[in-house]
Amino acid sequence: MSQEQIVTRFPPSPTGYLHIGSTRTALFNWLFTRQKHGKFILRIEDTDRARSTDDATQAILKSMEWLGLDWDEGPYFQSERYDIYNAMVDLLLLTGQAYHCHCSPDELDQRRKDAQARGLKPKYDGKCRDLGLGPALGSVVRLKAPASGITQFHDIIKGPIRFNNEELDDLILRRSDGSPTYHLAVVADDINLGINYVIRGDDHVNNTPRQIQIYNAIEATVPRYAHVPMILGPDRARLSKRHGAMSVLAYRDMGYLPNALLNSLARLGWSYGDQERFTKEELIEKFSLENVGKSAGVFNPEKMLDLNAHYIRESSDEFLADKLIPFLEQSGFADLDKTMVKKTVTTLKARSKTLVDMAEGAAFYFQDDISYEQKGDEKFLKPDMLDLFEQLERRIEPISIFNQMSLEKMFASFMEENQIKLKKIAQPLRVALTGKTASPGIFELMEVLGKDRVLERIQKAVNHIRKKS
RNA sequence: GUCCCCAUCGUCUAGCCCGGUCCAGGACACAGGCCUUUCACGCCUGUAACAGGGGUUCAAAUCCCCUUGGGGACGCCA
Repeated sequence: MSQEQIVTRFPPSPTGYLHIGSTRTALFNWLFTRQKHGKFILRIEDTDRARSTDDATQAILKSMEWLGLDWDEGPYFQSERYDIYNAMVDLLLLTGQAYHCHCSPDELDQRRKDAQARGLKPKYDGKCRDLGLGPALGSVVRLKAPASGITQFHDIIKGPIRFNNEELDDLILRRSDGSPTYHLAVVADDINLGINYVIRGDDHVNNTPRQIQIYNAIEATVPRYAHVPMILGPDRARLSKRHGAMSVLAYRDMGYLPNALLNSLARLGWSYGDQERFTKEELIEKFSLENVGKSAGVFNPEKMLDLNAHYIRESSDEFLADKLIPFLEQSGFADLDKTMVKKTVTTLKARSKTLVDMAEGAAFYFQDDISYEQKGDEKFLKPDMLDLFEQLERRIEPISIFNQMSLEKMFASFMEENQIKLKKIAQPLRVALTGKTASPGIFELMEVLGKDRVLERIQKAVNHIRKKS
């Protein structure tokens, strides 16, 4: 049997960066489409020329690319498709489904305020609806919407939703400057591109009946709708810039892995039993609009951080080294040897929640001259360590195979001879080698650092202690 | 204000459609413990929720109604 191919779209407007909310909408569209082997279209809604920027467009494309949300068609730019919109408005005008309205913005504003003051819905009162006016300077084109009856649809996520047509008014289709409005452009494009599933944010529920009225006016097939719940800030208010770093690219810069973001976003509003972690392939396989919840949710950054830490631990050293290098370079380290970076990754994986963490944790490996944390310096680099450090130098000197195993062996006899526990020497040595009191295991770190640097740093600590006392 | 949508631990959620197996399960966070050369990882344990009120029923987190609370929309923005 031949089934209609599913066609979806993601239509961001380039008036700002791609944030968590729109990204999740894009993700849901993408997952749904990939699962159904459909076609996913990217469309840039830039009809608001004043607020749209090329930078924003680039940031959106870059974000999608970083997340691996690829599209099959587009990007289409609405600013380049005015012919399509004009044709539809003209058709509507021709068939008497639309009319010219001469009311000025000031008048409308005033009447809206009056209506609201009287406790009425601030909608257009239909003044020009039956006047049979022609086009004029400053006039707009409005849809002649049904004055009574109901407009309803079955939302895949929310179920049946209905509106009384009395609640809706004659929305503007074409502005006085000739440009199409959002509603008209969306419907014209969705029809033109063959979109049959519209998956978008909850905030569009109220727009849906208006758009359905346009579909009805030109007798086009209405798509299936799925309205996904909004994402709220911690204060339960709509997500906005004031809630912190919302740009997807900002998360990239904070050292998050794309999968952590994707997984985290997928689980906000959607669930699959008790499962928390999903690979991209699993998401495609298991995602379903039916399992998307109905209520708005608060984005939980801590959970995403945990997920990120998890993905870091699970990733290969090779993969992480590639990802880490740019962060190290940003910290000022140049000419990095990837083999060396990979070794440091091995020791840092379990203790890094982000790539930024990891770069910070790795710094001591690459610095030519480390500095001591004050606390560690005071507590551990004391005169009573001088003898032990010097003994260590003498014992390290002759080691030819400088690795964890040989070091552990050497330390065992060293501790026995001096009648001390590892504890006694480990922390001071850690400060001497890394400058810090927290670091990877002492033996693994020594191996990665290499014999020369270890000796050099112990000597530096010895000199430092002498100078202090 | 009017209309639309929603309501389980602090947060994300399972369970709700098809009432009993739920004195409500998982995850993050938090607290305690174990492991341990530090920090982590890992493992174990704990704190913590069916918004309120009415119905229906032998039985309601699950069905119905109301209230309250939250969100959204009401633009020549998208």
